[in-house]
Amino acid sequence: MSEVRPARAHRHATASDVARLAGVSQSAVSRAFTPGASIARETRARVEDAARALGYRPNAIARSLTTRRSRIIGVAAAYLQNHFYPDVLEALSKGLQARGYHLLLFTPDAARDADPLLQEVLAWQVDALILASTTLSSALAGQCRAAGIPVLLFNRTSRHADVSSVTGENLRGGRLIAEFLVAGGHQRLAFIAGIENSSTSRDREAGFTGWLAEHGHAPPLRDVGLYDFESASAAARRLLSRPDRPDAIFAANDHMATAVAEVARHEFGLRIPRDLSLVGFDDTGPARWPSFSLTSFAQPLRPMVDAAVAMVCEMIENPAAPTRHQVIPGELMVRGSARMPPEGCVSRADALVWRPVRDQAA
Amino acid sequence: MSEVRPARAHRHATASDVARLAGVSQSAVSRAFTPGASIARETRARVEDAARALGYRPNAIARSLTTRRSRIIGVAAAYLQNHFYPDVLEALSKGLQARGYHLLLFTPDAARDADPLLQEVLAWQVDALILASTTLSSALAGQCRAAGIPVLLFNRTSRHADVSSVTGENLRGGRLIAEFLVAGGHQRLAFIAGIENSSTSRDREAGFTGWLAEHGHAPPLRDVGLYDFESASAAARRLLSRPDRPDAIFAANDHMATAVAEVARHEFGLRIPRDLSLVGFDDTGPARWPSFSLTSFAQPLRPMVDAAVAMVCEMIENPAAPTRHQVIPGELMVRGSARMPPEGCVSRADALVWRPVRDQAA
DNA sequence: CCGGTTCTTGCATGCGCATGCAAGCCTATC
DNA sequence: GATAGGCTTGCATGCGCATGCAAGAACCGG
Repeated sequence: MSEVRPARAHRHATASDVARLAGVSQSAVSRAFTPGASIARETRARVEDAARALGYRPNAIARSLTTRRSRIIGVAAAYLQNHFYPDVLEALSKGLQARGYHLLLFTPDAARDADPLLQEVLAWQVDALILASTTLSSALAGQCRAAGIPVLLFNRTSRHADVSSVTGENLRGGRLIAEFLVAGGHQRLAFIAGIENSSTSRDREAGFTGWLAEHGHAPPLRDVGLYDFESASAAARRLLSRPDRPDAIFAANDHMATAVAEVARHEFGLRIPRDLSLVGFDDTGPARWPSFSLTSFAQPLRPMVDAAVAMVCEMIENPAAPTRHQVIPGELMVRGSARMPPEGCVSRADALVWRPVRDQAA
Repeated sequence: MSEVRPARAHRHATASDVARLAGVSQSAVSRAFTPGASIARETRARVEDAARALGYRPNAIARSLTTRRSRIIGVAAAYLQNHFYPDVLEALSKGLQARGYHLLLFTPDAARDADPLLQEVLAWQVDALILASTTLSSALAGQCRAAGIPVLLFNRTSRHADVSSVTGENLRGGRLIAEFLVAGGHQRLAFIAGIENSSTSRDREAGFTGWLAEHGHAPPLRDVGLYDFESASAAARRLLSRPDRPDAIFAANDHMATAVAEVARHEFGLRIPRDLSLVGFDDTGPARWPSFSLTSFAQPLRPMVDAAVAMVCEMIENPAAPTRHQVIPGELMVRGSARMPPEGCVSRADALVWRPVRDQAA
């Protein structure tokens, strides 16, 4: 009477199984599945037949162990409520999938420290790490460097360590928005920051306030929205309740800008842009819908992601390469949420963009 | 003269390195990092010191090779433009991270077949597969079953193979919306479908038209929005251009419903709900914002994700368990986008829900 | 027909870790 | 003080695959 074995231990066929069936060595099987390996056409065919018969598929884990390349890239993405990041994630995933990489996703808590999570990811011998919405502690950056793991910051930079990055034109965008709003005749500007220690928010603010200061304008009002819808709504409420209510708000991203629009319209009965001009940053998602029609400095998704994919692949090829900070140029997309300056609007493709008059020649 | 080695091959410390430094065997190191293993307190401390000194971290790939458990779960998610899915992804990720699993993300092209991608994921010996917005070909379902890999469909069911699933109350939701709209006195109903062969859209439509038919009402108009913003906009344009323009539209999800709202308001100058009632499905994202204030049948994210996490873990523990189809109850969240019936609204927590009058007693 | 190439192939080994097994040690018990 | 039992530990092995090496096969030109 034969013992009953649970069917669950249905072991996957291995290269040796295939080799036995095909009457070749295990090495031959390995070579049959390694592009560019030296193997006779006929042998490969025999192996492929046997593999098909057994439903064999090379075990990626075992392969990674010997090749020391996992073809896995760790990706951290938080703030998925902000439409920008799902779009980034999808584009990144597709771009890297096309190059044979897979993404190990992890979602750090905005509040908590991302380090422990990142540690786990490092245990996976990832070929690289992309941080799409988290800053890297300098400790971790050091570990990655020591371990030779390329790290790319997406839409962030780090002042702690010199880590490569891809960003939009945060500084220039901030400056341009200041100039745009002033040119539109606004008197009382306000800025709603994202998370204080994020380089993105800092740079956008620095550009904004920097331009204003350089041109003799009063510093803008300021509140903090933490990149979060509810917090940004609260910030908007505070700003709009002031006796010296601002006539223009620049929110550090579109996600917060839509929150401001909702509060301004539905809680304060303001009309946009008649009573309040609103400018965002990212040019993505609902902000483009007619209901919001948000004027926003674009971070062009495709070029940014393409650059990120290229950089990551390059860093994997050549880990010794120096760090690079790539800045992807964007433009101020003019829509209906902010009063338009008398001049400077240029139509471009199917959109309207704004440039300072002095640059029109270009 | 010693040969110069490129520093890049900075090999990670291995368990043997740690063992040597700590003066123990490699097994001891392994046990020190295996919870529950038999190891003396003092030995563990020595190992931990040595590990710290060398920056050692167990290699997850090697570990998976021997344990035959990768603690990786493959997740397919497409349609990330639909706010529901990023939210799902984030919640799933957090829930599974908390249980020690990591997500290998892949984003099938909506258009193309997901099979080749899924094949790659299988090569990773994933412990399970969650399909959040893709249907599984029956071929692949068979392969997974043969390989003993649990599969869970999230917000989908499959008619081909019996694969476990977690869904909302698509059928009941569709019925309830029909009843709600009829109770609200609407005369010409319309339905905008998602992707035709998605169970989600089919079930919602079946509930909707089923209730109407059972109660002697004319079948609704119908168009297809493919779960896509642009396509849904086009569908809305076609429906709203008809001489017998519908006075109520049920869009198969909120993402499409917002598209309808945009078109109705900004292209047709209609007011919602005075000229047109609009109902969606999901109760998520921008649909909740005041600008849309969408009446929508809720798919409660948290319970759905919790159920999915629990089911996946259970399936991993016990692969022989029978397939289950878990349906998470939801409610019709009443907001401002649809004319309200004279009775049936019940306030519940901080929201308004609708139930047929006959159920009020419950 | 032979030496030399170019291709293929199998052998052996190792990637880094987990684990069954048996040996060693320590404590408790009588 | 002897024995049984429980804890720890190291040894040896294997997970599934890739790859350097050398042997063998096929082929070429002279």
